[in-house]
Amino acid sequence: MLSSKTVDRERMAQLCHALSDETRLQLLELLTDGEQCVCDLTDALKSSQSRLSFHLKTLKEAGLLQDRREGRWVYYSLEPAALEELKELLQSIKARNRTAIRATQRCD
Amino acid sequence: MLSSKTVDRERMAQLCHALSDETRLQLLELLTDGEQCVCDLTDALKSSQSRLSFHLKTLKEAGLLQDRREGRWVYYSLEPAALEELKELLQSIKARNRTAIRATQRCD
DNA sequence: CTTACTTATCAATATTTGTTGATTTGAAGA
DNA sequence: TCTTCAAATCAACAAATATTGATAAGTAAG
Repeated sequence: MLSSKTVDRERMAQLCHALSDETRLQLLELLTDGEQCVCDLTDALKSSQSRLSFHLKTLKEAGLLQDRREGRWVYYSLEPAALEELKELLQSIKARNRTAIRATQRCD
Repeated sequence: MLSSKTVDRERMAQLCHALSDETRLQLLELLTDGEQCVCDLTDALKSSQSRLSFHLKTLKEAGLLQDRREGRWVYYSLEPAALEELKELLQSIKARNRTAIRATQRCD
């Protein structure tokens, strides 16, 4: 059996990994202005298509983005629930900390 | 001049990178019970000293942990302000998103 | 059907990150 | 001082991630 703590940890690592790269954070920032197609994003970041495709995939697999095809174009947009999810995971660490017995242990 | 957005992005990437590894998340969880020395952590995680030393350093450099030497031992503890900082960075992305003009652009 | 256009995928390579075992540093006690 | 113990650092290696350029897949239009 896999404890829920383990699952949370795995999920948290996945979310944080997706957010640990400056290019990906820039993509998220651009998408806060609303959904955009890949060609707009490559223009904005002056970056190659395949490179952004890779990062967009990483963000999408972490649940941070949605995509939608419309004709030739694929539009990406934020999935704000994932940011909320991370906030809650952070909160759960903080909450644990607040209630922890702060017994200062010694090793001697 | 470096925009504050760039700085935030760098900082956010650093924090998220530190939190993107399951071993490091486990260390944080252990430390929610209060400060612990490295030997306790190696016992708990059944992991080598140099391996944990590496991960503890990563967490400390991201500002997520403090350390304190006491005789032969070094005690690590959480720095909850860093978790709060990340929550705020997340919040700022979400806030931007909420107020964004959601004009659906077309590429044609 | 052919061409052009947008995006995804792939293989090769480069770069970054993590692990291991050995050594070093620093503190305490004999 | 010499020894022991805890932790940090280092060098060598392994594994994971990212980048690049080329190709493939999907769509639309002539």
